[in-house]
Amino acid sequence: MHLEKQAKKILSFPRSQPEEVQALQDTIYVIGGKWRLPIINSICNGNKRFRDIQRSIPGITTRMLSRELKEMELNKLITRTVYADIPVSVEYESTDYCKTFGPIILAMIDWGKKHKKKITGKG
Amino acid sequence: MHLEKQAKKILSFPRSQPEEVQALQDTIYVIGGKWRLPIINSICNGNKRFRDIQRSIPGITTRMLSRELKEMELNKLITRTVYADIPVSVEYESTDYCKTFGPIILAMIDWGKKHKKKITGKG
DNA sequence: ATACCAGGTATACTCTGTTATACTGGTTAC
DNA sequence: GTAACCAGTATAACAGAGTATACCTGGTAT
Repeated sequence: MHLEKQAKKILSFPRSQPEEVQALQDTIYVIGGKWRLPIINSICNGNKRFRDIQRSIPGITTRMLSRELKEMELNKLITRTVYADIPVSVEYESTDYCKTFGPIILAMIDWGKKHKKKITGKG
Repeated sequence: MHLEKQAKKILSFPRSQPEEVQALQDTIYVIGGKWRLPIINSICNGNKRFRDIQRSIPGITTRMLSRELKEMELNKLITRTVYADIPVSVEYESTDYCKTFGPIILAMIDWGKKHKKKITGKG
């Protein structure tokens, strides 16, 4: 299998079996939108509080964050815990499932860093 | 409480420096949308002709494909070559720049395959 | 008293990505 | 002559992601 892959490396990455296209489209669907991945990244990096998460993501509004968090909780990507402290505090935490996005996020951060000039210096 | 939180900073993937958030958001911006990545994947896998690319991506319309291809050509992600053959033929090819998306696409295909059940069997 | 923090909700609007459908112009096949 | 393939363009319309702005409850600080 791996040998086969190496051998067929005429192209820079693997052939597009319908199954792989489907997998790709599925993934795009679940991480769809502008905010999902930045939010996952933020929470996986230790931000637990609503305002902390918001502050860590430039440009996001409370409305969008609120909406995304709700849907992510429904989809078991995060947990939401309310602590009946003196002033009630709320904490969001990533589930193991959520952490499976790690490789994708890392690949994207890596790409973004490497291609900073091309983006900023566009005209 | 606060001390515990600080201590728990041994997390599953790296700390979210503002720089990394920015990189992530940049990447999301350039690959934004439903079709960009599937198209890149298709072309990088050897599809060159308009109809071949279209057939390889379930659900895409000629309009969307046409639009995306134009913008991708502008952004130097692909090249478009017209051959003055008997019936004129057009070939799209990926640039080296385009191929830098490989790791992201691969990570996403991988994720999609692994989480097929969760998506399809969702309720 | 008032101004600010946390954790949001409510309303309204915009924008554009996406869909649907039809059509063009040229070529080859039956 | 008509049907099908290539490589698209044209037009219209929609859905919902995203934005903007204001507001609410409750606590805390000065």
